[in-house]
Parts: sequence; C-alpha cells; structure tokens
Amino acid sequence: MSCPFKPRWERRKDARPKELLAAALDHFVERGFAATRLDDVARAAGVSKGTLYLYFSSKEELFKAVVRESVVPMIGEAEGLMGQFTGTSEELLRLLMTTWWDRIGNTKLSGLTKLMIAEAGNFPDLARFYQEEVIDRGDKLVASMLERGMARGEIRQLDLEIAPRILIAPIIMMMVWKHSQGVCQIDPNKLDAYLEQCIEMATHGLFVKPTPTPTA
Amino acid sequence: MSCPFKPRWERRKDARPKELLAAALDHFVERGFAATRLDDVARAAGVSKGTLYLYFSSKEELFKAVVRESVVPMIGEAEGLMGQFTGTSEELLRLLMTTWWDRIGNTKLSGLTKLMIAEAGNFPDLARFYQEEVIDRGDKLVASMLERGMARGEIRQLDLEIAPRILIAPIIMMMVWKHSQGVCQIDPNKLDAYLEQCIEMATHGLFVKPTPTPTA
DNA sequence: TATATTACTGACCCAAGAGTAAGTTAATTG
DNA sequence: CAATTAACTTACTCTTGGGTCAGTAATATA
Repeated sequence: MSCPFKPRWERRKDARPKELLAAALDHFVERGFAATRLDDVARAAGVSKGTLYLYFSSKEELFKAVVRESVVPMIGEAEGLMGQFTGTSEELLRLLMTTWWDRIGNTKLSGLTKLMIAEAGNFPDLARFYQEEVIDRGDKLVASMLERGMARGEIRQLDLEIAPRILIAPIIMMMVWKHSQGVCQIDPNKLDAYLEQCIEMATHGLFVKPTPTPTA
Repeated sequence: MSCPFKPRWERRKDARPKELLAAALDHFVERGFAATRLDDVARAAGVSKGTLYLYFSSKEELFKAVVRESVVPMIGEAEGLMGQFTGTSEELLRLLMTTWWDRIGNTKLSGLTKLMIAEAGNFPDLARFYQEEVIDRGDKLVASMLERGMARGEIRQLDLEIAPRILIAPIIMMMVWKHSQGVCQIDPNKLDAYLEQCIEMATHGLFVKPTPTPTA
C-alpha cells in the first residue's frame, strides 16, 4: 500500500493553517457550525484532529479565523470602492449589489452568512464577533450609500435604520435559499434575473423619480 | 413539601398532547430544533420524557405535529381570504401582508419559519415535510395574487418564479432577525414602520403606475 | 376492598463529538 | 550518527441528549 521510502506524514508547520482554514470553510458552509465535525475538517486537510488543535485552540476560534480570512477583507474592499466613487446613486447601488453578489453571494462565502443566521442564537460568542466585524460595518456601508443619495437629491428621504435592511433582505434571502438544500429552491439559471429584479425593484422603490413615466 | 393527599401525578390522557405541543412550540421557537431537549419539553409540560414518547414517536414527529397544529391551518385561512376577495391588487397585497404579519410574523410562530431556514439542511425529512405543507402552498398563494393583478392590468408583467420570492424576502428576514438574539436587531418599535415600508416599496416596485404622485 | 388496567416514571443504554495528552516519528543539529 | 526538538498521531475521557423499558402508582371496575 504505502511506499516504503515515503514517510507516513510530513512536517509542514506553515502550510497547515491555510489548509485547515480552507477545509474548515468547506465544511462549515456545507453543514453549519454545530454539525461540522473537527475530525472531518482535519482529515480533509490531510491531518489528524490533534494537529488541528495545535493551530486553533477551539472550534469557535477556528470559525473566527475562517471569517477573518474570507469575508472581513471584502468589507474593507467595498468601503474603499465606495469612498472613491463619483457617479450617480443608481450606478452606485448597482455596483455595490453586483459586487456583493459576485464576491460573496455567488461563492461559497454565502454559506457563512447563512450559517450565522442559522446558529447565532446557539453561539452568542460567535454572534457578537460577527455582529461587530461584519454586520455593523456592512450596515454602515449601505446606510452611507443611501445618505449620499439623499444628500444629492437622488433618493427620497428614508429612515436609515429601516431602509438598509429592506434593501438587503432579498439578497440575503437569496444566499440563504441557495444553502437550504431542497427547500425553497430557486432555479440556478434564474439567479441573475433575480438579482436584476432586486436592483430594479429597489430602484423603483427608493428613487425620487422611480420611472420617467409620462403621467397620463 | 408535597401535600400528602394529592397524588404525585394524575392521568390526563387527552390533555397531554395539547400541553406537550404547547411546550414544544415554545422550546423549538426559543432554541431551535437540534438544541431543544425533549427532557425540557416534557418537564415544561409537567410530565416525564417517557410520557412524551407515549404520544409522539420521535422528535421529528413532535415537530411535525407542532407545525400541523399551528402554521398549516393559517395557510388555509389565507387561501380562503384570497378566494373571496374583490378589491384592488394594492388592497389585496396589503391585506395579505398585514394578515401574515399579524398571525405569524408578529407571534411566536415566526420562530418556526426561522427554525426551518436554519436547520432544514441538517434534517432533510423535516425539510421535505415543510416544503410540501407550507412553502409550496404559500408560494402558490403569492403567485396567484400576482397573476390576478397582472390579469387585471394592475401589476406589470413579472416572472412568477422570481417575483414572489423577492416580495416576501423582507418579511421573512424580519422574522429571522426577530429570532436572532442580539444579531442584526431591529428596534421593536420600528417593526410597524418596517412593514409599512415593505408594502410601500413593493407597491412602487410592482405596480404599473408606481406612484400616484403623493406630492405633499 | 380486591383486582385489573394503563398512564406515567426514571434509570438506563448508546452514539456522537469536543477536547486532551501520552506516545511516535520526522526533521534538525552538533 | 547519535541526541534533541517539535510536528503529528492515536487512543482516551467526558458530556450531552435521543430513545427504551421494566417497574410503579393512579384509576376503573367488580
């Protein structure tokens, strides 16, 4: 079976964390936090469970590391994107939504969003972490986009505690449905159409002149 | 401690199921499916775990019974409501959304919606059950409301696989957020305003004449 | 009051999985 | 080529909770 001159395992101190994080991401996305077995994660990374604990002190710390490696940087990226944007609010809205979808919604990262929604209640520590590092910043981002539009007279006056939530709800639900095997499925071919509809409805719903309709 | 003439327990064969279902609903809503301990449910119903198993053959069957007792009848009610409605689509949309919110969203039943979203992936059997008994019928309901509006020329032509989902997403997310302790909280005082905004945005987004221009 | 019935209890079994630590083996160093 | 270091494994402990079943006590019946 095993080649007599190849060692049973190698020491690869610096490659392990990355590989473990990648495996962990896959498993968390696939099965959720509680249902993910660290034994499986370790095996998927070509290593034993004991080794995992050499690099991450607990399941929760492993999860936090995954989030810090994957989603958190993207928030920063989006913040930068918005900071230097100069076009209209409609263009900005479209840019943010499509970028979000490309980078998160349409990738396995959407699974982390769904995971947090599903399990925040059972893991208050993770909930607090995620709220601070992801949600608060994301909310601020959307709110400031709306504020910008309101200041420019493009978007009608809105409650900034409510409007961002309504705006992002269809996108979040799309991510959730994508990861609810069998339940509430959307035809994968229609995801782009769905996103387009979201943007269009938001446009109609938010903007001062929803459509240049010649009033009858 | 215990009164010497009161028996340690009573035989109440017909009252038990109701009491167990009530306790189960509370616990499922509060902690989710997997994290709910049947020991606790039984104790909350004033009975031992063994007794619970006299009335329900497994945790999953208990859950199904809860759903059948609580949400399923409401779908029927809504179907009836729509069947005999004669007003405009805008009124119907408002009626369905507010009724949904009053009967489910704003009650503990919203917790079951959140539970299914959270745990469907880990319990395929429950997922199938819920899909058939609740989601399919609910989807059809919304779709036929839109169809009616399109036929009457009040609602613009929409993809009936996509539009219902976008329409209900903000309501579902509101239910989800309500049950995600600490994460993504909405000020409870603003829930009514949130619902109103949802209806308004849907109105702007769906209807042929987005605004009858309420220029204040 | 005696007997039969059955609703109900509670101690038990068992599987699963997070976390641990003693021991093993690859690499490194003198 | 020892001797040492440390990356890695394996087998273990411990807790949790679904499900079971032999026994117990409340009620119905005679």
